[in-house]
Amino acid sequence: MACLALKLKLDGVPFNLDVTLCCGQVFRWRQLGGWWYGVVGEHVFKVRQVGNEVFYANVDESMVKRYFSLDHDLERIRLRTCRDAYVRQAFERFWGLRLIRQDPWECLISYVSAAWRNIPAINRSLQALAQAHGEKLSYDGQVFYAFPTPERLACVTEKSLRNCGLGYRARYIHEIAQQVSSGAFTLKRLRGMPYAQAWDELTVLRGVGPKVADCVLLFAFEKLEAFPVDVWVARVLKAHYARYMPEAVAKLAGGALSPSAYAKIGASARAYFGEYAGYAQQYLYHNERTCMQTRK
DNA sequence: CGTGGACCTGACTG
DNA sequence: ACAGTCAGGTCCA
Repeated sequence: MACLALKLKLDGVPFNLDVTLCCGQVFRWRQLGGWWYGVVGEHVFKVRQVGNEVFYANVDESMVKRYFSLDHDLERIRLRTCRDAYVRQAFERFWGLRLIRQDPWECLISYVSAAWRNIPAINRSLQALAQAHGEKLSYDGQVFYAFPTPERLACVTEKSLRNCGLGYRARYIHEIAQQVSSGAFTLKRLRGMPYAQAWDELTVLRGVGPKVADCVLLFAFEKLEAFPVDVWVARVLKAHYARYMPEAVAKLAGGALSPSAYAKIGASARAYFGEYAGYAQQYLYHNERTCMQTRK
């Protein structure tokens, strides 16, 4: 049953739970009665932050620290990454945003399902997918669903995936589930690979292009140099970074990015923002999205 | 290598 | 209301 909440004192470690969970890197957390509830693997837990203290329940402290990457030296990351006023302003505005260490399988399927859709639609279909095929879990009088395993998604019909609102991505997800559950593709293997090699491996999967691969490497495999370029980030680069990486940004002029143009932008972003380029990406992404929302 | 369609579907817009 | 547009891109010819 619901156990008592425990307390973690941040003790000067910068962290902003709300921003970390709202910034769009992770999809299935929800807010209920002042707590954030999430399912990680087969495990439901809740967490909330009050000032310099993080309260958590149904999970141990090491898991909280690991999941929210409290071991990342955010101060160092800021110093190495903030090379101009624009990104510096984003870091100030959302200071404490941390990249979450997500489950690779859930992360992979989430971002395959995210291609060419808006966020509310993504949330909806991931919820539907979990509800239809994930293990039912109860906690605090609420019902949650674990993310469906590769084995399960490999067995169900493609049509039942389509019924979750996944559209044409259902086919990719089904196919990937089969490859992973059969052992033809091993996610774990990517852990020890350098970024570029892991990127090559991931993009072999159908439905996984340059951008999805970067998301998975950044959000689940801790390749902090991964720099996913989606429409929002492309907009930021075009508007604010043309003078820092002119050749790469010129490639953004047209519509869709070719693979080589994408690679060029990624390389330029890494050259400019450095080894933690992925952190810059996430702060800039969130900054751009919230700017657009408040402007309306 | 680079380019241009097509693509499921739901949310948002006017 | 309701048709048009747009979405955390990718695949394929």
